Amino acid sequence: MDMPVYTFEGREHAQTASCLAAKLMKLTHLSSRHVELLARLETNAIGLPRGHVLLTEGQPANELIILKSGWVSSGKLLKDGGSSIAQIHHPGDVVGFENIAFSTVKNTCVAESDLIACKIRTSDLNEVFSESPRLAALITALGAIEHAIISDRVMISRRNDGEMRVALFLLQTLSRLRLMNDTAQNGFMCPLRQQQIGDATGLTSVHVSRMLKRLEDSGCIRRSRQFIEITDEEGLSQMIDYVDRYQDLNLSWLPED
Amino acid sequence: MDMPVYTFEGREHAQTASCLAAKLMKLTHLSSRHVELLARLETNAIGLPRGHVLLTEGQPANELIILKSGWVSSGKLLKDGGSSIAQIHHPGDVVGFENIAFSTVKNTCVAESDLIACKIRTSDLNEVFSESPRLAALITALGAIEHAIISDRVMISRRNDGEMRVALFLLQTLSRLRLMNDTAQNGFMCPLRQQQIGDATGLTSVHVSRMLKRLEDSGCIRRSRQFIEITDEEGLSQMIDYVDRYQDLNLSWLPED
DNA sequence: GTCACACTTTAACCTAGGTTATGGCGGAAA
DNA sequence: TTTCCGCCATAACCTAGGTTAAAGTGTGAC
Repeated sequence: MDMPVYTFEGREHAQTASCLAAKLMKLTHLSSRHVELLARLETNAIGLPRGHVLLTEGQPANELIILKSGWVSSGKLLKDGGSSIAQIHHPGDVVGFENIAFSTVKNTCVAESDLIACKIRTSDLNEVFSESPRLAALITALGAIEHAIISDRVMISRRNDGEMRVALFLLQTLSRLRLMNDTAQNGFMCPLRQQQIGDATGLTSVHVSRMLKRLEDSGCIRRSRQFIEITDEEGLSQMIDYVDRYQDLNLSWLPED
Repeated sequence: MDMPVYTFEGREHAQTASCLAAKLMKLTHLSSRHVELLARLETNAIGLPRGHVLLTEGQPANELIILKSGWVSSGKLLKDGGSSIAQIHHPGDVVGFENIAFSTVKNTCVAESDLIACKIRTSDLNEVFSESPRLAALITALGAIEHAIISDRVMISRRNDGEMRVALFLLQTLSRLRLMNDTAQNGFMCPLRQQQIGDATGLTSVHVSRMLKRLEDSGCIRRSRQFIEITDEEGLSQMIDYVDRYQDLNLSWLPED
């Protein structure tokens, strides 16, 4: 059977039956039984347009979304009309995973580009946990990676200035996209507006514009249309002491099954 | 066999054999087999003085620490000599849990008070995951709760001012302490200096001092020595739209075993 | 082509919070 | 009791980044 091929922003990539399995297999070895367990989760992929709201804060939390292509923001709408983004999701991510412990959705999740996704019910995870300690531990580890990434962001947003926050945003995005698309990339199509980058970094769109220009003038990045190329990754990384969390994994303790 | 009794800051509380089990049992039902599985993790409790470094960033990550009493900060030492705290741990927390996916420690963890803790090896978790899908899922859910809490903090640090950040810090701390100590409290002994509160909120100690005074002047809190009493929890909560994450849990999907 | 609209850039101005510094206070040690 | 030292309070000053607004730019519809 041929693998289906989806298109996103002009970039094509074949999908395995399970996009989540594909991601987890970048982290460690999985048996075909594992892959099959995960594949059961991903049926009924649907396409959704940019702007579509996948999860709304306060709604009953009984579903997760496995993102197959496109970008999703997860955050809050503020009373003043603005919004704040806690996290950006990329292909292979489980959108809404942070809700598994709760009865209502914690963050409103919005499609920031056209995308393809699969909805699953939280209770479907039950089966995965019951049947495979290895997958259970791996999913927990994935949560730990997310935790480390968000924790890096918390700390950079402190004593560091806007230029550094934007730099971290760019480097973290690059790391995450590389995980699933290992053709050596030094840039990416960014469907986000500067407003959204601001929501995700805690800056105004005006200041994001200033900072991107500064990074461009100093030769760290180059921009054309929506494509952002990181031209001095080394320099950017040193500026903020960046560590790619995906490059220092150790999952050797995971149980076999 | 009598339960051991530990003292912290003049407040005594009996511990079950496993402090982690005690915490998890606040969230959902556990069988005696579950409790026993967890209790195996917690042997050899040791006491450590304020200032002791439990985990150092960059070291090999092969151990976790179950905190039985006291407070621990988890964060980074900055080049300029300052530091930034990602998270404060309280009794029942698993310090260093975010490292389970990594080969080296991500955050330096420091005792912010005298404390009692148990060190365990990451690989000991292996057994828990293998033997109980329910505990595996529950530990994952615990990670999700932590994720939601840190994510709240990310977002409050954005468009919100210092007063609100300090308010969130106080309310989150109160919620966490209440979970393990359900005698109705409206305050707590805070072993942290204003410097540390600043490191944890992204403010300077000077500004923390200003904000605490402002909160006190407006009747939201009262202070005497290290004790902080939240006198207008309702008002504070409304100010920042605070939601106690521990009050909206739904773990009904957890597998039985 | 040209119109419209949504996004970005740039500039002028202002305020929250950082910086530095100095004085006060309270607990531990001698 | 006094001394010391770590912590807290308060004030004066300054800059990063927010706000507002107005002028570019690019793209898609007609």
